[in-house]
Amino acid sequence: MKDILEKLKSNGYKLTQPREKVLELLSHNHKALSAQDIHSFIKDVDKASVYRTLNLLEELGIVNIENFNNEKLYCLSADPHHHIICKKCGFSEEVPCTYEHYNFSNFSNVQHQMTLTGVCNKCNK
Amino acid sequence: MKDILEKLKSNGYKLTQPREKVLELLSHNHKALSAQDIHSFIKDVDKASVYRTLNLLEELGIVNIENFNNEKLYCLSADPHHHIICKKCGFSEEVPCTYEHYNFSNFSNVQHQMTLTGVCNKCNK
DNA sequence: ACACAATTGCGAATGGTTTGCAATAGCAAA
DNA sequence: TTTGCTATTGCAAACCATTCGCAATTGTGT
Repeated sequence: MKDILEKLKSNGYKLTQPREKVLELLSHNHKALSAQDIHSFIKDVDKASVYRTLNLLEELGIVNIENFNNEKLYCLSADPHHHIICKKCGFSEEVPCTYEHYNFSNFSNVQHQMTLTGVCNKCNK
Repeated sequence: MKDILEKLKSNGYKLTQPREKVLELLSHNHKALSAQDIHSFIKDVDKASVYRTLNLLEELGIVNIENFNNEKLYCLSADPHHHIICKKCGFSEEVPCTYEHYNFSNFSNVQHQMTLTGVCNKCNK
């Protein structure tokens, strides 16, 4: 957390309340959240600011994005992992990243992003 | 192609011109296309119909979706594969799916979807 | 405490996707 | 082949997430 704030500062960005609140929320939350989720948790931060903050955090590599149903979900980028989300109830769980590097002869700077969905045991009954 | 049309029919759906045109385009095209790409290729099919068709094809498992920059890209689901897309010029290439099954103890019916991006050699100069 | 630039909040604009509905087209049965 | 029923289409309007422009505010270094 402190190191993240430092990272912002060292890149010339200010430590503002909206940024701290978004980071605070993400660090206390174990599942990936959409911009709207985040805004609904901290309503005193304007949604435009939430979006701007998330875009900035992504550029700096502080958050990772996962796509679920064409919705961007954000989470702090700690250990590389993915989330598996239950299609019925939305329950989610972290899954370690088992991605293995393929030999991308024609590409460099390869980044990947994965969406995993399923039906959780609870919903399966 | 014929088998796809059969699949539509056997599920009680009609073989309409919009559906045939969308399938025709997808089968002649080697990269994943967005709904808008598709509509721009076949302008005589209304965009609402393109979206409806794609949603139906997805439900039936006839097309796969890949997310790129929060844009849904569609391609026929043949051999499982992903696309890697150059962030600078949009060039794309197929990559075989090397996804390995993880033991999802709490989930069933797991599906995955991956987005790969990079910079192609051409753009790297 | 001051001053300047970065950042915010607000509201309006944007752009992709969906929806409601009347007109049309596909399909099965006669 | 013609008829009739229903699914499907095209169109326009609605929706909803995200972005933008700009004046007001906040953070930071001096």
